[in-house]
Amino acid sequence: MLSIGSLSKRTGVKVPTIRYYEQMGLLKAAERSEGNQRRYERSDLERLAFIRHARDLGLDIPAIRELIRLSEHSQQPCADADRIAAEHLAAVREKIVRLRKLEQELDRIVSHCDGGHSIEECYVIRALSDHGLCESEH
Amino acid sequence: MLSIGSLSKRTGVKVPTIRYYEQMGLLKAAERSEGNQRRYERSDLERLAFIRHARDLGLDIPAIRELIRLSEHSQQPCADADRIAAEHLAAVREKIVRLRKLEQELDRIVSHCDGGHSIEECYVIRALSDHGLCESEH
DNA sequence: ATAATTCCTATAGTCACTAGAGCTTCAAGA
DNA sequence: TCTTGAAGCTCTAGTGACTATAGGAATTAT
Repeated sequence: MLSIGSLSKRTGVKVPTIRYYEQMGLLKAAERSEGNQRRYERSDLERLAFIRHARDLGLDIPAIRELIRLSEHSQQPCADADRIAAEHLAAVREKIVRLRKLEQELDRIVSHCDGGHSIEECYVIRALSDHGLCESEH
Repeated sequence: MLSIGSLSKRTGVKVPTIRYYEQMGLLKAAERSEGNQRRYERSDLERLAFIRHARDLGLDIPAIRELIRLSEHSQQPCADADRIAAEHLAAVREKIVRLRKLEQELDRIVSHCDGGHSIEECYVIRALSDHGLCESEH
C-alpha cells in the first residue's frame, strides 16, 4: 500500500493533481488509513500511469474518462476508443497548421526589423497596426 | 462617436471582450454618454484593431500592454518591440515542435488500430497503458 | 408612447491544475 | 515513550482570456 506521496514519486504526478483526478472521477476514491490518509495499490498506480500518459498526449479529462470507461469493457469493440484518438489527432493537426501560419507571419514581421530603428519606423509596431501588411490570414 | 456595439461590429471583437480589455488596461477608459454608456472615437478603433491583431498572432495581454506602451514613445529605439516579437516567435516554434512529436505518436497509435477489434486487443488502449510502446519521449 | 434593442455593473463559470491556510497524522530518532 | 518534522487532510482561491448570466437602465425604432 502506497501513500499519496509515494504514488506521486513513482508516477511523476504531483500530489494535489492526484487528489484532483480523484475529484474529477478519473481515479476511484482511494481506501483510507485509520487516520484518514489515502492508501493506494498497484492497480491505482497503473491507472494513474494511464491517465498521465493520456494527458501527456494532450487528451482532455472527459476524453480520458471515456477511455477509462471503455477500457473496463474488454469485450466491446474498440471503435469508440479509436475514434477518440483519431479526433484528437485531427485536432492536433489543425493546431499545427494554425501555428505554422502564425510562425510565418511572425517570422516575416521580425525579420523586417533589426531592432535598430525608432519605434516610429518599427516594422513590428507598424505590422500590428496595419493588418494590410500581412501576407496571409491568421 | 461609436457605441460599444458598433465598435464591436467594426472590429469583430465581442462587446464583453472590449470591456475586458478596458479593465485590463489595454484600452483607456472610454468617454461616456449622458446615460453612462461608452462612446468611442477613431483612435480607439485603431487601438482595438492593434490589440486584436496582436491577439490573433498569439501575444498575451502583458506583452500587448508593453507594445502599446512602447508605441507611445515614437522616438525610442524599437529593440524592445523586436525582442517581444522574437521571443513570441521562439515560443511558437517550440509549441510546433512539441505538437509534431504528439502528432507522430498519435498517428502511430491510431494507425495501429482499425477499430475492428475488442477493447482487450485495442492498440489505443494498450499504448496508453504501456508507455514502453512509445517510440519517442513526449 | 411604447416596444425592442442595446447598454450598464457585478458575479460566476470555463480548463487543468497550483498555491495557501490551518489543522491532523505518521515515521524516525533520542 | 516522547518529540519533532515531514507529509497528509480539507477547503478556498488564483491562473488566462475570456464568456455567460442576472437584473436593471438607456437608447432607438415604430
